Amino acid sequence: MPSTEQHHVICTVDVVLLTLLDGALHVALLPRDKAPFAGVLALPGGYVHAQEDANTQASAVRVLAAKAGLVSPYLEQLATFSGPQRDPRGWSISVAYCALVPSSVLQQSHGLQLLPVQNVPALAFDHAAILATALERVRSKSLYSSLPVHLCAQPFTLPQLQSVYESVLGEPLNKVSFRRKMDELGMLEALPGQLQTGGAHRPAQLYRVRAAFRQHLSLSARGL
Amino acid sequence: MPSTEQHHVICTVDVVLLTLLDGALHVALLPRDKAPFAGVLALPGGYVHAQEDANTQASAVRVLAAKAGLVSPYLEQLATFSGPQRDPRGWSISVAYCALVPSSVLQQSHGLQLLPVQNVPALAFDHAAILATALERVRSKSLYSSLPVHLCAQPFTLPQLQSVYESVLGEPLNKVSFRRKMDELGMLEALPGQLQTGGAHRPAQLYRVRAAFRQHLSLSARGL
DNA sequence: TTAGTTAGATTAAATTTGCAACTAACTAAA
DNA sequence: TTTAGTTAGTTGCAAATTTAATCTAACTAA
Repeated sequence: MPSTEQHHVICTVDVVLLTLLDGALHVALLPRDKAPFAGVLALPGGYVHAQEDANTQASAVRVLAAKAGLVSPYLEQLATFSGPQRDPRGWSISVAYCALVPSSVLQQSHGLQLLPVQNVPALAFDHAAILATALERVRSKSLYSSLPVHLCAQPFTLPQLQSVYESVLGEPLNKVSFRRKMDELGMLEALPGQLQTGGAHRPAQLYRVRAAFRQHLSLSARGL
Repeated sequence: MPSTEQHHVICTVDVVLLTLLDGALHVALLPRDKAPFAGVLALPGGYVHAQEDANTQASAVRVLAAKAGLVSPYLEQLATFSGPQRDPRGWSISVAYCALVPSSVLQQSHGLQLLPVQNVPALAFDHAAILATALERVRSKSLYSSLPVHLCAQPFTLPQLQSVYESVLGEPLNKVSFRRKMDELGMLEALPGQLQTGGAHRPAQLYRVRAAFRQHLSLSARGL
């Protein structure tokens, strides 16, 4: 138990930055600019800076700003990955975070590559496993929570939001049930008089997420 | 981004070891034997040993064996806590794990103190926050998964298992619904001819968890 | 033998869900 | 100006699911 057995542990954060593009989940990746894995695609990530970061969440916020040029409204801790093999530089820990953003906040100016999650090439480190964990978590949470609203640019219509849920879950949802559930979640606020016009059909009511629900999720007791 | 900003980060694991005693959740705590927080109750925890541990899960297994003298059949990563303040020795990371065991596997020989989670005194470090996170997670998962079976010594009867669920959730459950859900989870196996006798009433069928469900959880689509 | 107790199954009522059909409100083309 | 086409949003009802109440089974203790 003496602290002499501690030895050096490399501490990093990695962020799985997800967005919806053309009805499919995409993950933001960056080619690494130096060894190890120079040139290989990786999740945006970096060292924990003990001097400046208040915690690893702050590290993730800093990394997102520096490498993706954005502040994600939704950023959730995912899980921690560790071991002697995942980083060739030595025994390492990576605290992984998951960020969901509407595609509108992603400027492509940072060299980010947005790839559909179905078709991602080999990644650096154990980032393929981190991505798989994030996708499982996002899909699982989408079954019974308001999580997918964070993929939707506000304001949005209910048909738009339903389409986002359907893209994440990969299956069609019942319109009446979906509207009932969104109502029960009590998370949305109709914008009086604001309708989405332009289509060759009846205009749709526009909604936004109530302030109280911007940070934390709303859960449904019975799913969907 | 140079690695010179990494500096030293203290890497530890802490385990929230929970069991059910007299129908109430109890957490296993140990008085710390040295500074910081010498004499103060804390979760069983310790440094990550980069030389010997395959990952932080292995660190948690090692810590549980050394400090509680047990191997927990169920051990799940909870979340990672970090920052400059939580440990007075410096900027630290603790990967927290949650272990659920039937009270039968806890020998009191290791100086462990089992305290009801409702009535826990001040703890060392940020262990109160870690415990709160564990309780929230356990209760939340118990709403729609088989998690509480790990608190039940095998074999057990359905009324015993229902009572465990009710203790964790803090509310009574419908008998028919509970049995239907347990059936749907497909996780239990009746032991042919083995009944729990002795009470002044009809004997109850004994069950055990199927081998395939010992490690991972079984989830119910609609809760309970 | 009888009363008391809990296990487990059966039945029926209440609630929730999903489908289909309906009306509403727009655009575009005739 | 009218008509056809399209999607938004609601309504009604049937099907499925969940909960409550009741009933039978099987034991112990008096």
